[in-house]
Amino acid sequence: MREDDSNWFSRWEEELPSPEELMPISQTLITPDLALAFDIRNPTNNATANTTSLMQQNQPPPPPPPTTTTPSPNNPLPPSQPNSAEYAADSADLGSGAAGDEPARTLKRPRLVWTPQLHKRFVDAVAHLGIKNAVPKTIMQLMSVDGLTRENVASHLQKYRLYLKRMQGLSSGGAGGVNGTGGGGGGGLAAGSDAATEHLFASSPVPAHFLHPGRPNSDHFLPFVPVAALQHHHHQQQMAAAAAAVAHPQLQSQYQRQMGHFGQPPNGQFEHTFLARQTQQPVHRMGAPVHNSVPGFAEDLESASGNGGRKVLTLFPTGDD
DNA sequence: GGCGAAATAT
DNA sequence: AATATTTCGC
Repeated sequence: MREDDSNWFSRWEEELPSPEELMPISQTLITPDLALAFDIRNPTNNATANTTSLMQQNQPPPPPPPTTTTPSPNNPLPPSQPNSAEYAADSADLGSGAAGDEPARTLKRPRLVWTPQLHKRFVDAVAHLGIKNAVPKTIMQLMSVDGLTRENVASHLQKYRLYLKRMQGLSSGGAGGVNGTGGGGGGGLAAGSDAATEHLFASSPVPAHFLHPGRPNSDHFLPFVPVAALQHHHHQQQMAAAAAAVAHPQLQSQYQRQMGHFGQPPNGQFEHTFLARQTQQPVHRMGAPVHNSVPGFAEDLESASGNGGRKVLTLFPTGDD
Protein backbone atom coordinates (compact mmCIF):
# COMPACT_ATOMS: atom_id res chain seq x y z
CA MET A 1 0.00 0.00 0.00
CA ARG A 2 2.62 2.44 1.02
CA GLU A 3 4.48 1.74 -2.11
CA ASP A 4 1.50 2.43 -4.15
CA ASP A 5 1.06 5.67 -2.42
CA SER A 6 4.50 6.90 -3.12
CA ASN A 7 4.10 5.66 -6.60
CA TRP A 8 1.08 7.64 -7.51
CA PHE A 9 2.39 10.50 -5.62
CA SER A 10 5.48 10.58 -7.75
CA ARG A 11 3.46 10.63 -10.85
CA TRP A 12 1.21 13.18 -9.40
CA GLU A 13 4.19 15.30 -8.73
CA GLU A 14 5.66 14.87 -12.16
CA GLU A 15 2.57 15.83 -13.96
CA LEU A 16 1.98 18.92 -12.03
CA PRO A 17 1.60 21.89 -14.23
CA SER A 18 4.16 24.54 -13.91
CA PRO A 19 3.41 27.19 -11.36
CA GLU A 20 3.23 29.76 -14.04
CA GLU A 21 0.37 28.02 -15.64
CA LEU A 22 -1.66 27.90 -12.55
CA MET A 23 -0.54 31.24 -11.31
CA PRO A 24 -0.66 33.47 -14.30
CA ILE A 25 -1.11 36.74 -12.56
CA SER A 26 -0.29 38.02 -9.21
CA GLN A 27 -3.78 37.98 -7.97
CA THR A 28 -5.02 34.72 -9.13
CA LEU A 29 -3.46 32.19 -6.90
CA ILE A 30 -5.39 29.33 -8.24
CA THR A 31 -7.34 28.57 -11.30
CA PRO A 32 -11.00 29.37 -11.11
CA ASP A 33 -12.04 25.79 -11.51
CA LEU A 34 -9.88 24.65 -8.72
CA ALA A 35 -11.03 27.53 -6.66
CA LEU A 36 -14.55 26.49 -7.21
CA ALA A 37 -13.81 22.96 -6.38
CA PHE A 38 -12.13 23.90 -3.19
CA ASP A 39 -14.70 26.30 -2.09
CA ILE A 40 -12.28 29.10 -2.22
CA ARG A 41 -14.08 32.28 -2.70
CA ASN A 42 -13.22 34.84 -5.21
CA PRO A 43 -9.54 35.57 -5.23
CA THR A 44 -10.40 39.20 -5.63
CA ASN A 45 -10.59 39.21 -1.93
CA ASN A 46 -8.39 41.65 -0.27
CA ALA A 47 -6.38 40.93 2.80
CA THR A 48 -5.01 37.45 3.15
CA ALA A 49 -4.70 36.81 -0.50
CA ASN A 50 -1.89 39.14 -1.22
CA THR A 51 0.34 38.39 1.67
CA THR A 52 2.41 35.47 0.78
CA SER A 53 0.94 32.66 -1.10
CA LEU A 54 0.25 30.28 1.63
CA MET A 55 -2.36 28.92 -0.57
CA GLN A 56 -1.27 26.34 -2.94
CA GLN A 57 -2.80 25.55 -6.17
CA ASN A 58 -1.98 22.04 -5.41
CA GLN A 59 -4.40 19.72 -3.93
CA PRO A 60 -3.48 19.02 -0.38
CA PRO A 61 -1.50 16.01 -1.38
CA PRO A 62 -1.96 12.77 0.39
CA PRO A 63 -4.56 12.80 3.07
CA PRO A 64 -2.65 13.67 6.19
CA PRO A 65 -3.20 10.89 8.63
CA PRO A 66 -5.03 12.69 11.36
CA THR A 67 -3.15 11.10 14.15
CA THR A 68 -4.17 14.01 16.25
CA THR A 69 -7.19 13.13 18.23
CA THR A 70 -7.66 9.64 17.07
CA PRO A 71 -7.77 7.39 20.06
CA SER A 72 -5.75 4.48 18.86
CA PRO A 73 -6.19 4.20 15.19
CA ASN A 74 -4.38 1.09 14.33
CA ASN A 75 -5.97 1.26 11.00
CA PRO A 76 -7.01 4.70 10.11
CA LEU A 77 -9.35 5.05 7.26
CA PRO A 78 -7.79 3.67 4.18
CA PRO A 79 -6.35 6.70 2.55
CA SER A 80 -6.95 4.70 -0.52
CA GLN A 81 -9.09 6.43 -2.97
CA PRO A 82 -10.79 9.39 -1.56
CA ASN A 83 -13.86 9.52 -3.57
CA SER A 84 -14.46 12.73 -5.20
CA ALA A 85 -17.60 14.42 -4.31
CA GLU A 86 -20.19 14.43 -6.95
CA TYR A 87 -22.38 17.29 -7.51
CA ALA A 88 -25.71 17.64 -8.99
CA ALA A 89 -26.01 20.21 -11.61
CA ASP A 90 -28.18 22.79 -10.14
CA SER A 91 -26.90 25.80 -11.92
CA ALA A 92 -29.75 27.14 -13.91
CA ASP A 93 -28.42 30.50 -13.06
CA LEU A 94 -31.47 32.11 -14.29
CA GLY A 95 -32.47 35.68 -14.04
CA SER A 96 -29.62 37.65 -12.73
CA GLY A 97 -27.16 36.42 -15.27
CA ALA A 98 -24.55 36.75 -12.64
CA ALA A 99 -22.50 34.13 -14.32
CA GLY A 100 -21.34 36.47 -16.97
CA ASP A 101 -19.61 39.33 -15.32
CA GLU A 102 -19.02 38.71 -11.74
CA PRO A 103 -18.70 35.03 -11.68
CA ALA A 104 -16.52 34.05 -8.86
CA ARG A 105 -18.20 36.11 -6.25
CA THR A 106 -21.67 34.84 -6.57
CA LEU A 107 -20.62 31.40 -7.58
CA LYS A 108 -22.34 28.77 -5.66
CA ARG A 109 -21.23 25.29 -5.17
CA PRO A 110 -23.43 22.71 -6.66
CA ARG A 111 -25.37 20.54 -4.33
CA LEU A 112 -23.50 17.64 -3.04
CA VAL A 113 -24.97 14.33 -3.91
CA TRP A 114 -24.51 11.78 -1.22
CA THR A 115 -23.91 8.66 -3.13
CA PRO A 116 -23.77 5.41 -1.25
CA GLN A 117 -20.04 5.44 -1.72
CA LEU A 118 -19.71 8.82 -0.23
CA HIS A 119 -21.98 7.91 2.60
CA LYS A 120 -20.02 4.81 3.25
CA ARG A 121 -16.87 6.75 3.56
CA PHE A 122 -18.68 8.98 5.90
CA VAL A 123 -19.78 6.10 8.05
CA ASP A 124 -16.33 4.61 8.06
CA ALA A 125 -14.89 7.86 9.15
CA VAL A 126 -17.34 8.21 11.96
CA ALA A 127 -16.75 4.66 12.98
CA HIS A 128 -13.06 5.16 13.23
CA LEU A 129 -13.21 8.42 15.01
CA GLY A 130 -15.59 7.14 17.57
CA ILE A 131 -18.76 8.92 18.32
CA LYS A 132 -17.08 11.39 20.54
CA ASN A 133 -14.60 12.66 18.07
CA ALA A 134 -16.91 12.44 15.18
CA VAL A 135 -17.56 16.06 14.59
CA PRO A 136 -17.96 17.62 11.22
CA LYS A 137 -14.48 18.96 10.93
CA THR A 138 -12.66 15.80 11.82
CA ILE A 139 -14.99 13.68 9.82
CA MET A 140 -14.42 15.85 6.86
CA GLN A 141 -10.69 15.57 7.27
CA LEU A 142 -10.73 11.89 7.66
CA MET A 143 -12.85 11.41 4.63
CA SER A 144 -10.50 13.51 2.62
CA VAL A 145 -12.91 13.89 -0.16
CA ASP A 146 -12.05 16.76 -2.33
CA GLY A 147 -14.52 19.53 -2.46
CA LEU A 148 -16.29 18.32 0.58
CA THR A 149 -17.01 21.11 2.99
CA ARG A 150 -17.59 21.10 6.66
CA GLU A 151 -21.15 22.14 6.16
CA ASN A 152 -21.73 19.29 3.83
CA VAL A 153 -20.67 16.93 6.51
CA ALA A 154 -22.46 18.77 9.24
CA SER A 155 -25.68 18.67 7.38
CA HIS A 156 -25.32 15.04 6.62
CA LEU A 157 -24.26 14.23 10.11
CA GLN A 158 -27.31 15.88 11.49
CA LYS A 159 -29.49 13.73 9.38
CA TYR A 160 -27.49 10.67 10.18
CA ARG A 161 -27.83 11.21 13.88
CA LEU A 162 -31.55 11.35 13.57
CA TYR A 163 -31.39 8.15 11.68
CA LEU A 164 -29.32 6.50 14.36
CA LYS A 165 -31.65 7.72 17.01
CA ARG A 166 -34.53 6.12 15.31
CA MET A 167 -32.64 2.92 14.95
CA GLN A 168 -31.86 2.86 18.60
CA GLY A 169 -35.43 3.36 19.51
CA LEU A 170 -36.47 0.53 17.36
CA SER A 171 -33.84 -1.93 18.32
CA SER A 172 -33.95 -1.47 22.05
CA GLY A 173 -37.10 0.08 23.42
CA GLY A 174 -39.49 -0.88 20.77
CA ALA A 175 -42.76 -1.42 22.51
CA GLY A 176 -43.69 2.00 23.63
CA GLY A 177 -43.48 3.40 20.20
CA VAL A 178 -40.97 6.04 20.96
CA ASN A 179 -41.41 7.48 17.59
CA GLY A 180 -44.81 8.38 16.46
CA THR A 181 -44.37 6.60 13.24
CA GLY A 182 -43.86 3.48 15.19
CA GLY A 183 -43.15 1.69 12.02
CA GLY A 184 -40.43 -0.60 11.02
CA GLY A 185 -36.82 0.13 10.93
CA GLY A 186 -33.83 -1.59 9.57
CA GLY A 187 -35.48 -3.67 7.01
CA GLY A 188 -39.10 -2.95 6.75
CA LEU A 189 -39.41 0.64 7.56
CA ALA A 190 -42.82 1.96 7.13
CA ALA A 191 -42.24 5.31 8.67
CA GLY A 192 -43.77 7.75 6.38
CA SER A 193 -42.26 10.91 7.67
CA ASP A 194 -38.64 10.26 7.05
CA ALA A 195 -38.70 7.02 5.23
CA ALA A 196 -36.77 8.48 2.42
CA THR A 197 -33.72 8.84 4.50
CA GLU A 198 -33.64 5.14 4.86
CA HIS A 199 -32.58 4.44 1.38
CA LEU A 200 -29.31 6.18 1.55
CA PHE A 201 -28.47 5.31 5.08
CA ALA A 202 -29.51 1.76 4.69
CA SER A 203 -26.93 1.38 2.01
CA SER A 204 -24.20 1.29 4.57
CA PRO A 205 -24.21 -0.93 7.58
CA VAL A 206 -24.33 0.87 10.84
CA PRO A 207 -21.51 -0.18 13.09
CA ALA A 208 -22.92 -1.77 16.16
CA HIS A 209 -21.48 0.58 18.67
CA PHE A 210 -23.27 3.42 17.03
CA LEU A 211 -26.43 2.18 18.52
CA HIS A 212 -25.12 2.00 22.02
CA PRO A 213 -24.50 5.39 23.49
CA GLY A 214 -22.91 3.85 26.50
CA ARG A 215 -19.53 2.54 25.75
CA PRO A 216 -16.73 3.83 23.64
CA ASN A 217 -16.04 1.78 20.64
CA SER A 218 -13.95 -1.13 21.67
CA ASP A 219 -13.44 -2.28 18.18
CA HIS A 220 -12.30 0.12 15.64
CA PHE A 221 -11.95 -2.03 12.69
CA LEU A 222 -13.41 -1.51 9.35
CA PRO A 223 -16.77 -3.15 9.06
CA PHE A 224 -15.50 -4.15 5.75
CA VAL A 225 -13.05 -2.74 3.37
CA PRO A 226 -14.60 -0.48 0.85
CA VAL A 227 -14.15 -1.80 -2.60
CA ALA A 228 -12.54 1.37 -3.62
CA ALA A 229 -9.82 0.82 -1.11
CA LEU A 230 -8.21 -2.07 -2.86
CA GLN A 231 -6.13 -0.23 -5.32
CA HIS A 232 -6.31 2.65 -7.69
CA HIS A 233 -5.17 5.87 -6.34
CA HIS A 234 -4.48 9.21 -7.85
CA HIS A 235 -7.11 11.22 -9.62
CA GLN A 236 -8.39 13.65 -7.23
CA GLN A 237 -7.89 17.03 -8.50
CA GLN A 238 -9.33 16.03 -11.80
CA MET A 239 -12.39 14.88 -10.08
CA ALA A 240 -12.73 18.08 -8.26
CA ALA A 241 -12.45 20.00 -11.42
CA ALA A 242 -14.84 17.73 -13.11
CA ALA A 243 -17.36 18.05 -10.42
CA ALA A 244 -17.20 21.75 -10.69
CA ALA A 245 -17.43 21.62 -14.38
CA VAL A 246 -20.62 19.72 -14.34
CA ALA A 247 -22.51 22.58 -12.99
CA HIS A 248 -20.59 25.27 -14.68
CA PRO A 249 -20.34 24.75 -18.38
CA GLN A 250 -18.41 27.92 -18.80
CA LEU A 251 -15.54 26.45 -16.99
CA GLN A 252 -15.40 23.42 -19.09
CA SER A 253 -12.72 24.62 -21.35
CA GLN A 254 -10.45 25.15 -18.46
CA TYR A 255 -11.50 21.94 -17.01
CA GLN A 256 -10.53 20.15 -20.13
CA ARG A 257 -7.26 21.83 -20.17
CA GLN A 258 -6.70 20.43 -16.79
CA MET A 259 -7.67 17.05 -17.84
CA GLY A 260 -5.20 17.35 -20.59
CA HIS A 261 -2.60 17.99 -18.09
CA PHE A 262 -3.22 15.17 -15.83
CA GLY A 263 -4.47 13.30 -18.75
CA GLN A 264 -5.44 10.11 -17.17
CA PRO A 265 -7.36 8.54 -19.93
CA PRO A 266 -10.73 7.06 -19.25
CA ASN A 267 -10.40 3.42 -18.82
CA GLY A 268 -12.58 2.84 -15.90
CA GLN A 269 -16.10 2.60 -15.15
CA PHE A 270 -16.73 4.00 -11.73
CA GLU A 271 -17.70 7.51 -11.08
CA HIS A 272 -20.26 7.61 -13.75
CA THR A 273 -20.34 10.53 -15.99
CA PHE A 274 -23.19 12.25 -14.55
CA LEU A 275 -24.76 15.22 -16.04
CA ALA A 276 -28.03 16.75 -15.40
CA ARG A 277 -30.02 18.30 -18.11
CA GLN A 278 -27.11 20.17 -19.45
CA THR A 279 -27.21 20.55 -23.15
CA GLN A 280 -24.27 18.41 -23.86
CA GLN A 281 -21.11 17.31 -22.29
CA PRO A 282 -17.82 16.53 -23.80
CA VAL A 283 -17.13 12.98 -23.05
CA HIS A 284 -15.59 13.28 -19.73
CA ARG A 285 -15.47 9.97 -18.17
CA MET A 286 -12.57 9.74 -15.97
CA GLY A 287 -12.12 6.48 -14.36
CA ALA A 288 -10.29 5.00 -11.61
CA PRO A 289 -7.64 2.69 -12.86
CA VAL A 290 -9.75 -0.21 -12.02
CA HIS A 291 -7.83 -3.16 -13.03
CA ASN A 292 -8.80 -6.70 -12.69
CA SER A 293 -11.27 -7.80 -10.17
CA VAL A 294 -12.88 -4.70 -8.89
CA PRO A 295 -16.26 -4.73 -10.41
CA GLY A 296 -16.55 -1.06 -10.00
CA PHE A 297 -19.83 0.59 -9.95
CA ALA A 298 -22.68 0.47 -12.24
CA GLU A 299 -24.83 3.31 -13.13
CA ASP A 300 -28.43 3.18 -12.50
CA LEU A 301 -30.94 5.66 -13.55
CA GLU A 302 -33.99 5.01 -11.60
CA SER A 303 -37.05 7.05 -11.46
CA ALA A 304 -38.19 7.19 -7.94
CA SER A 305 -41.42 5.46 -7.32
CA GLY A 306 -44.26 7.82 -7.45
CA ASN A 307 -42.04 10.44 -8.82
CA GLY A 308 -42.76 11.26 -12.35
CA GLY A 309 -39.96 12.09 -14.65
CA ARG A 310 -37.35 12.96 -12.19
CA LYS A 311 -34.26 11.00 -12.66
CA VAL A 312 -32.45 9.85 -9.65
CA LEU A 313 -29.00 8.79 -10.20
CA THR A 314 -27.91 6.03 -8.01
CA LEU A 315 -24.43 4.81 -7.92
CA PHE A 316 -24.36 1.40 -6.58
CA PRO A 317 -21.37 -0.76 -6.16
CA THR A 318 -21.87 -4.10 -7.69
CA GLY A 319 -19.75 -5.48 -4.98
CA ASP A 320 -20.63 -5.24 -1.41
CA ASP A 321 -22.81 -2.45 -0.46
C1' DG B 1 -15.40 29.91 16.01
C1' DG B 2 -16.97 25.22 16.11
C1' DC B 3 -20.68 22.17 17.43
C1' DG B 4 -25.53 20.53 17.48
C1' DA B 5 -30.30 20.87 16.85
C1' DA B 6 -34.16 22.91 14.92
C1' DA B 7 -36.25 25.81 11.62
C1' DT B 8 -36.29 27.42 7.31
C1' DA B 9 -34.96 27.88 2.43
C1' DT B 10 -34.00 26.19 -2.23
C1' DA C 1 -37.19 14.75 -1.54
C1' DA C 2 -32.56 15.90 -0.56
C1' DT C 3 -29.36 19.36 0.79
C1' DA C 4 -28.19 23.88 2.16
C1' DT C 5 -28.49 27.75 5.02
C1' DT C 6 -29.76 30.19 8.95
C1' DT C 7 -30.66 30.73 13.76
C1' DC C 8 -29.81 29.94 18.38
C1' DG C 9 -27.86 28.18 22.60
C1' DC C 10 -23.82 26.26 24.27
